[in-house]
Amino acid sequence: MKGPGPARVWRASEALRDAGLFDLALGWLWGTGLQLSVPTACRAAATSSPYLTSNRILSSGSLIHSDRRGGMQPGNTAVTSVSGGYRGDPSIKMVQSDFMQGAMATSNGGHMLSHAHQWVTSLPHAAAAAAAAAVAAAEAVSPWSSSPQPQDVKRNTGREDLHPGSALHHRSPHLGAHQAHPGAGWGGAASSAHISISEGQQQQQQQSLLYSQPGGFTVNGMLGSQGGQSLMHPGLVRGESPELDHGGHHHHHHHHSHHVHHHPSHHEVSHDPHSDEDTPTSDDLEHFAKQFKQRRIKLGFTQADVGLALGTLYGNVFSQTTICRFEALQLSFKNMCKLKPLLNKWLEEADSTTGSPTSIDKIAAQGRKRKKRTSIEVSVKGALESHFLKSPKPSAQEITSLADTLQLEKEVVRVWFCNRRQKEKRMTPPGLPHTPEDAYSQVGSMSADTPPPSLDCKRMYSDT
DNA sequence: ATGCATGAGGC
DNA sequence: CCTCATGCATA
Repeated sequence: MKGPGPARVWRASEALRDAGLFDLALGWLWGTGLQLSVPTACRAAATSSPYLTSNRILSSGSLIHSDRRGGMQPGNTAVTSVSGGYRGDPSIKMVQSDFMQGAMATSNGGHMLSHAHQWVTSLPHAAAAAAAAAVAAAEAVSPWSSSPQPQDVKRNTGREDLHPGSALHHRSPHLGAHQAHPGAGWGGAASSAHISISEGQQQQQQQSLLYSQPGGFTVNGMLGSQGGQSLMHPGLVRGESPELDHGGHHHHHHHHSHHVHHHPSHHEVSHDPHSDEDTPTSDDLEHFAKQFKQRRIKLGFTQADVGLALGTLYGNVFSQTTICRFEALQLSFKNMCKLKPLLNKWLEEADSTTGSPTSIDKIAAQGRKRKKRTSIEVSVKGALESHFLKSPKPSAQEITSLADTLQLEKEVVRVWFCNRRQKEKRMTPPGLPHTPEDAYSQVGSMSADTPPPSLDCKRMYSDT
């Protein structure tokens, strides 16, 4: 709900999770319901099967296993098993996780995983065939910073719009193309805690997203077994609240529903929030995401199914990861805006088609060797985290030295920082009440208070 | 659900 | 080398 305003302030501050404890806790979630509810299970299986199967088969020939590892040195902090040479990076050292310094070894050091070293090869993909059209998406403005100052937002004016070729019925979603300002952004990115360093640049670029032609796909491919459409349409609801103002006050609020209209200065177009047009506010997105998830579950689809279906509908396939992140609002504001129309469309299709069989066709095959995921020790993560707080953007040199200290590849360290920054940028709402127990304890301390840390994260129930 | 990774697009 | 969008692999 969008109560009085202040309620949400998402900030990034979750060093804790990184710390490691958090992860473990999660297991619970996915472990439980992971995607299979009875009805769902079948479908899910079907979906994935082909993929794997083919993958395996094809790969047999081209598989490259490289097990030649350079050598492992005792005492490494990360476990990586890869083989040599991926891409341009020469510096690969693969470490085994034999044992570590011993410091923390006691606690968890014992186990370590075994590493399977090898890169995966897959097949050449052809997928996405259609996806040909590339459209430059809009530009980005920095959403989060919705704060106090209107940073210069460069507004784009001339972006091209992409309209997917209307897949079937209605029209195209535009991303929120002409959106006005990021003002609506999620919380201030600035997180709190860490220093203020100079960070000043945030550049953003536009990425291109392409939605392309859908030409002739038929409508979706999933069957909805039970139609459970008890929810309202995603579009109906919304309320918007201008959102966070932390202390500040930014001028601009968009939406107005009645009353006068806005100046040209901000060209905000507000029609229906729900429709695919116009730029949604973060509240819209939050709400939509929830609705989406509920319906998706009700219909019995997994996140992966949805991702595939989007491919069928629009020619853009997405992974389970992306759908998951969307639902959890872990994507950037811009990215959320981009995906919303697609997901919205899927929802419409899904429930309208309730019951239609047809299944997906998915051909995906992507092949690329991927370096095996490096597993960074908890303690090392802690060290990285610590450095991150000091300087989120270490210089190459710092990275090198840090890498050396931690005995990690430089590239790994670099990437870690990139990912860390990304995470900081938009993370999922931070203060979730982790302990449900205390969730309700807010009494009116202040007059109109609002539960501070409230915010999503309540997905209990069966579901992925 | 998320950690680490890849890549495109920019400076 | 960064940011951003994404995803494989994993916990």
